Amino acid sequence: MTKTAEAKRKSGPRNRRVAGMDPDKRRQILDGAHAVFNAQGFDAASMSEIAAAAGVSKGTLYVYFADKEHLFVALIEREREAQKIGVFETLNEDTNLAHALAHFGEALMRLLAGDFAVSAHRIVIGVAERMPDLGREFYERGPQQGAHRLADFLAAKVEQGLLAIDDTYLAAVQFLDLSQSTMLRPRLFNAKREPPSEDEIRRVVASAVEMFLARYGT
Amino acid sequence: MTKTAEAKRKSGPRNRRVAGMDPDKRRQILDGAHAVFNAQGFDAASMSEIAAAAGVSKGTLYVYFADKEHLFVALIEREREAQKIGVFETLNEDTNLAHALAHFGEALMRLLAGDFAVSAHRIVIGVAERMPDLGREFYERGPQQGAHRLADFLAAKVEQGLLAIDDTYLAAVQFLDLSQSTMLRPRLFNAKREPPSEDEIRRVVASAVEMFLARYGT
Amino acid sequence: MTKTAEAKRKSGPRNRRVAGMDPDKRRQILDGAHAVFNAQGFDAASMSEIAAAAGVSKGTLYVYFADKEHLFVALIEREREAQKIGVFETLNEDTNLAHALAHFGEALMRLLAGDFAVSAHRIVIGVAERMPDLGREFYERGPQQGAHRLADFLAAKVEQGLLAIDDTYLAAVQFLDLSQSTMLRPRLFNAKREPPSEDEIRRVVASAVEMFLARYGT
Amino acid sequence: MTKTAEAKRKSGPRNRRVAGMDPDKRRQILDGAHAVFNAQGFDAASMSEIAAAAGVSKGTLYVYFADKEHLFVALIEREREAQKIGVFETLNEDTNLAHALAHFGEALMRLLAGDFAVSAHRIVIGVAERMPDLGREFYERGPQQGAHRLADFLAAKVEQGLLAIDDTYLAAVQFLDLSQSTMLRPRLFNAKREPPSEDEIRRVVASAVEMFLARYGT
DNA sequence: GATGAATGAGCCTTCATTCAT
DNA sequence: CATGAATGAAGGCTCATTCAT
Repeated sequence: MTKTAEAKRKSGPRNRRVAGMDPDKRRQILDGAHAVFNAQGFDAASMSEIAAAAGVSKGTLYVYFADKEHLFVALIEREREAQKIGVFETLNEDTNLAHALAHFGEALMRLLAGDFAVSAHRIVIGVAERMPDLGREFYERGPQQGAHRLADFLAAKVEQGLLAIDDTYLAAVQFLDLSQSTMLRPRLFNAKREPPSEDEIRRVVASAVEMFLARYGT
Repeated sequence: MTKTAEAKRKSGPRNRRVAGMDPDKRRQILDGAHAVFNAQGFDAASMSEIAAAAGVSKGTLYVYFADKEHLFVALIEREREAQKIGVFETLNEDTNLAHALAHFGEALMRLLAGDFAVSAHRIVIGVAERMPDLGREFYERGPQQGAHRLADFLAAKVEQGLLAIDDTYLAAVQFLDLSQSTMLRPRLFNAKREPPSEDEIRRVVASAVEMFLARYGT
Repeated sequence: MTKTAEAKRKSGPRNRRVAGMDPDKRRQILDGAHAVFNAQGFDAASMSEIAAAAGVSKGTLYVYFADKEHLFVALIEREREAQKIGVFETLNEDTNLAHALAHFGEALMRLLAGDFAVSAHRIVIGVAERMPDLGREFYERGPQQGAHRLADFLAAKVEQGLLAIDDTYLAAVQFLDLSQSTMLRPRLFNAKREPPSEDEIRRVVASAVEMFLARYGT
Repeated sequence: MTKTAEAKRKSGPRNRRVAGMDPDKRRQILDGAHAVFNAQGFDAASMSEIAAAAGVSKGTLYVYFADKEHLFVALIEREREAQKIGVFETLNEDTNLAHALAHFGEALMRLLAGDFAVSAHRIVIGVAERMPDLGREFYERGPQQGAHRLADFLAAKVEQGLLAIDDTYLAAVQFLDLSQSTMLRPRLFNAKREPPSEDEIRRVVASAVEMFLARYGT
């Protein structure tokens, strides 16, 4: 167990080598893995359960994925891809800056406070100590990249004279943090079992926009 | 099935070993548990490792704690107690509101971004799915209570006419979230291995205070 | 491994837990369990020993049986089935009542005083306190049912005018108890290591028949 | 641990050697052991439970008894002594042979079908395989000796011309077996939780006497 | 002598992984 | 290729026994 996740992953494209890899079956396995990992966490999830949930044999799991960790990493990667779709588009759907930020913040919160994303975050955070590469990659390609994209948007608005921001990356993260205030943390700790209501999302994001513009608006 | 376990349980007081508990040994065990749990997470940590790290026998673990989960919960409780000490006092150390908020935010960040707190958060979040009570209690007695205490402080300032806030709890959480922007999340995902520098903390908290007062100051 | 695909398919969907159970391996495990349980008793028998005695891995035990208790119960059930075969048939093999009783009593004693049955009795009695259901079921399906079958036989003879019995169940048990006098008890306590000789069985059962007919004969 | 129970017992009067052995405390320990062993059986009983039940520390147990097995053997010996008291006296209390046998059989059954004796039998039978000496000694000093004493009584009656018996030992065991028919076996297997009623005892023993005299009476 | 905290061997059970079919 | 029976290495936990106080 001295090999890190990274080293293993780099050792070869193991799950691309075999000719007969059926993409449908791969998806099927990941679906089962998604259900079991989210419900149980990484350690408590058993390969047997995943095989059963996926409707394949345990042996087949190992045809498509080298081991439990590789299966998990592949799943996390798929989830990340699935989530980033379409949220940032809302930024440019509205010419009014306040409205654009509000719509974006609301869409993002709907996503991040949902069961799906919360489970994924919990799991990745939970294993981040033992699988630092997974944690880092998840963070960089997820939250960090999102912040950068928002920062780019803000920079454009600065350029247009609509905002006065010194550090656009910090400002982006500030907006993101404000947009989830009181909503995400209790979800992460499982202190709130239900996603926030639409009303709550609107209220919190509205307050975030107001605060953001009070500070950075021109 | 009337199994042995039942008969055994019937026989004796399981969590009433209060008699000869040596506080030093208890602390010693918790120290070992702290090291192993933080390094491995809840599931990956083994009682054998913990026993070795604590310098006691495996059996002794079970003299002091009923099982792995109780040991873990006791550890988390100790960490929480250890952390809440002295942070909120900084709020009243300065008559100048901006300075007070800044000092408080900085002290809090020094704590929350430290290895200690980050590990604790990671691990609790990681098991929150399977141990919802632990997650909820940790959240309520930790982050939520902290927010309430800050909200009370803000309410007092509102009363003094120094701030204009409608929802003081939301405002408190907003300030807390702003104070950690860009610093806590990468730590949680293990994307940043070192705690933020004093300079970074000062810079981010200063920006948080500025934003907060831009919105709620009178 | 001698098992063929055909052999596997023959086994049928007979088991509630796992589909593909190899009857040969199941028998193999039960044989190992028989040896170890009989030699050590329920508690002192370890699953490791049983696995070794059966020539399978410890894990395999749990593929075939949910836990130690289930394995033990399955073993006891098999022993019971194995024993009840063919003893009662001797009752109707002889038209002469005295001969029929004698042959039956001798056949039964050969069985009950054998190592096999004695071990089974010892172990069931030993766990009867903690596993009352097992003890009761063993008694009801074994000794009690045997007594009922003999009672039915006696009732038929009463009807034929060959016997005069008020309580046929009591009479049946009396005959069974007389047939084992001096032979079974020392075996149960392990005071006699060898099964009784054929001569001894004949002598004791003859005395039992004589006594029985002296009381109930017409 | 290669020494057998016998070897250990013979190795020396270990629990008589120490000057300060308090007989009261010894009795106290045996009382606790009685309660726990009878309720749980030999293996499931723990020394901690016994210590708690006896109101002494675990260490004290080992001052009075070398180990768990010695404690158990000492307990069984005490129980045996306690039980044999006064039952055989009933044999000579009545000049009428039928009455004498009936009173004796009833007194014996009251004893043997009681919770106390049934538990003791169960335990000894249960460990007889692993502790053959204990089983043998218990049998020889208990049931077998009882049979011999009854056989002596019967021999006297034969001499008086009141009975015609060839093998008095066999006859004695036959009477003992008849006296417990239908009553003892279900108790041993824990299929009957309550001791038999006085009526049942009288009825079964009466039938035993009748049968016995029908065969051996003159 | 009495205590009970500490020990460590050993138990039952689980599960990721392999391999013959 | 898919299968799933089989494996074996831990893991959590218990308990008879010891020993410093």
